[in-house]
Amino acid sequence: MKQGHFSEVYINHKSNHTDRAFTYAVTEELADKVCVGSRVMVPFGKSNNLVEGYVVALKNHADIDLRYIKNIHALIEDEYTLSKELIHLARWMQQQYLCRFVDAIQCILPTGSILKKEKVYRLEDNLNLLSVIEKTTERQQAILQLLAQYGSLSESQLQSQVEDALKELSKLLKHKLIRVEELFKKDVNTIREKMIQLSENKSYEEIIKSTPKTAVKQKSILDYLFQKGPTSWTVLREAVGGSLTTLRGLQEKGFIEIYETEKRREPYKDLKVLPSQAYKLTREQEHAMKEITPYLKSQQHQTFLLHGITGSGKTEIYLQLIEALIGMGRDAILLVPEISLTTQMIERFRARFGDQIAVLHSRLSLGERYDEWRRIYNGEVKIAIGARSAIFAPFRNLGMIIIDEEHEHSYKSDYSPKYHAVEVAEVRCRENSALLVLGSATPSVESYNKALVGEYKLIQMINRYNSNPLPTVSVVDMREELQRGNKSIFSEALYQAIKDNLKRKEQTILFLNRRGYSTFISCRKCGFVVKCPQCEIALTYHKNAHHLTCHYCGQAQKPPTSCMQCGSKYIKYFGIGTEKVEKITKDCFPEAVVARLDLDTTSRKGSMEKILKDYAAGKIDLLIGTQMIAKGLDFPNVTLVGIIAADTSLNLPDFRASEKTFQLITQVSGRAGRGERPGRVIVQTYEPKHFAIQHATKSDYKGFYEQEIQLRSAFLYPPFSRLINIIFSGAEEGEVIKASQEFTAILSNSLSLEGIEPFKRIYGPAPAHLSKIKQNFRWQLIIKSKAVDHSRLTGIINNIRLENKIQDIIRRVNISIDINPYSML
DNA sequence: AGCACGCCGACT
DNA sequence: GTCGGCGTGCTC
Ligand SMILES: [Zn+2]
Ligand SMILES: [Zn+2]
Repeated sequence: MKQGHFSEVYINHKSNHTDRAFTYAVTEELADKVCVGSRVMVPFGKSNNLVEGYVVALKNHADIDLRYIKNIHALIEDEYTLSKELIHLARWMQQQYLCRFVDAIQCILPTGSILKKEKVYRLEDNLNLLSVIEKTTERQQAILQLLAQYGSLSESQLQSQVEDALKELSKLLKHKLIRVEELFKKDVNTIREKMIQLSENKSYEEIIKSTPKTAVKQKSILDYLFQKGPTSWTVLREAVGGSLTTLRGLQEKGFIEIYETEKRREPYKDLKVLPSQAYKLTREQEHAMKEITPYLKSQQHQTFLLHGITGSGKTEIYLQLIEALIGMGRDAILLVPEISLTTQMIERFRARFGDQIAVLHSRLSLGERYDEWRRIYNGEVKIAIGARSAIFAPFRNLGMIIIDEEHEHSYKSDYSPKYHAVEVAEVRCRENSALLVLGSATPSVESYNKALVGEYKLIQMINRYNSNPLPTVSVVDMREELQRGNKSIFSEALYQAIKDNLKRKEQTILFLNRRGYSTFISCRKCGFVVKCPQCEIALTYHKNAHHLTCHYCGQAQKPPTSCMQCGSKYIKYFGIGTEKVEKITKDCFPEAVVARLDLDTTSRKGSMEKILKDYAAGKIDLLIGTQMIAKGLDFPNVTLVGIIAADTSLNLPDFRASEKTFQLITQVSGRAGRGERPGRVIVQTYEPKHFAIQHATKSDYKGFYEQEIQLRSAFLYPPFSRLINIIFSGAEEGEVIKASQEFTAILSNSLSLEGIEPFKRIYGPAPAHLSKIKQNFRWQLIIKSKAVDHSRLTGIINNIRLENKIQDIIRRVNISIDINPYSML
């Protein structure tokens, strides 16, 4: 094989067939510019159309015949080169999560920065519209008319105006009536801003002297610029007025200079904070710092599990660790589990670190995300704060990743690639010799296990930093309440506690993890349950909207007045959601001001902030909410938390059900007694003896862990096995079933060939827990394997997925593979 | 993904 | 005969 410069390039095509590296030659003039991570334009396919590609390796020989090798056409220079580290990360994701390389790249690059092809059409030169009118159809004439009118139009613009535009366009092209041009565009762009400053060649006095006394506007502009220095046109116009003509006049006289700069969009610009200093640490906090800082200095990779109860002061540790880190010239990423929690984190970090912080999460606009990404890339900031996607922040000198509330399921991506931020963090930290700090009051069983076996370093903090006592927790057995004839949603104890709390003018939080009014409605006579026509799930009744709503597809319909099956008029509403809790609470405690915080009351922008603000100001006595109120809320006057039903998630057929329940109770309990006065928590349940509930009420994580790990061990669930969850979905149930069965058959066969023990370790295929969503039937296959077999197993699954044999069967069936799923549902 | 090639049925 | 439908296969 001949020597020379060659590169391995992945093409930006979302197809399994092109998910591999292609060899391209690097020409002399590009040789010293192209590197691993370069974004390039390459010719691809028979047409040699240009496509964006990513260089993943460079080498000086080619493995295939030179005849087949094309040159890299160009380097995308105005864009950003990915670091070698991020390229490696993408390849790791491709292997680990069985996704395409470009899917991983799409996680890593800011959305909208990948070049898209756009076809722009215009009339062929010297075309006489009248002369062709006889040879063309009505639709074709419409296209020609539009092109004549606008000069040029993009394919998408034409498609929206003319039916079957694609077909007609290709005919017009063939007859040489129009021509086409291909452009490459990003969805997102930089904002340019006009800046004005006084000329540097002339003194201010000189300028003023030669300005006529009557030119008041000119004088005030010059005066403003003299005082404030370079100013953007937007600000200047706002401040002193004037027109562009005035400005041009001044420019021509050589008094001012006009130039353009790039303007960065600034999310959270209005969040103003007062600077703060490092707090004095408690002994526990100091101990934690002492454990971690040596590793900071020696620059070796290590993961820490910071297990500290709510209010033990984990955030202050994050702050001081990062302070030490950026003192050494390295950068940090801090993840929070929910976008809504970024605001308070940013406040605390800005107070300490000023503008060295960038924010990354999916609720920023495309432009904001792009600009924040580039501030990180260009080294303008040292810290990135955000939700899951911030894990890909393109720092070049990453020294630490902190993941707060490490156990939260939101760190697992819902869509492909279904990556877990903690897993990605592990890989990034290892490659960067960086520290990974996982913080949690209720660690995931897997993480705690890793800490116990020494893979992570465990750091415990068991006291609150302000040494306020933990809230007292009591459990109420709702079966006993029922026996005593209390059918209300409030147990005697909770009712009394709310009453007392209202009297004392202290605030209360009521928690129920279910929104809506009634969970389902059903016929008394025949038992018929009203289900969503598109999904295999009962509809929830929302009283306010007077609708039955599907929480999976959003479909809403009027509640029926008679049974749809037998016509009976006796329809009963079952189950309680937050809306109903609100109604009952208002009825029971008419003197109280009650508010509700769930998806339904916070759909409008700013409504959540308003409710929380009113609650903080004491305008609300009683706040009812779902998951949303479980995290991050810090209101000192809340002294009572009532958990309406602690067992909603306890009996789901899932290995993580107990863990979730324990975490939720602990988290919600943590909202009580954060101020001076002691807090109280009342947990209502039908299973008061369940160990998750028992240990949660005693704030005994260790006790919970020890019992749970026994179960995980006995039933071979993580951390004692690795799970893979494969969902087959499609509109035709028969095809879905066939695909899942075929897949399973091939898999079992391969497993025995490979000598991987499938004994009792393949579950299904069977209908998924949600067997139909949005008209799509869902079947599921769960594979449990030994950790040592895991990578071989994913390899086998990947082969089956790509095999031609299965392609024929699954043409219309979607296969979604979840490696290390958070749950089995 | 995006394109060319090739094989069929309906049309000048 | 030929135009144009889509199923099939390949891309350094
Ligand atoms: Zn009925
Ligand atoms: Zn539905």
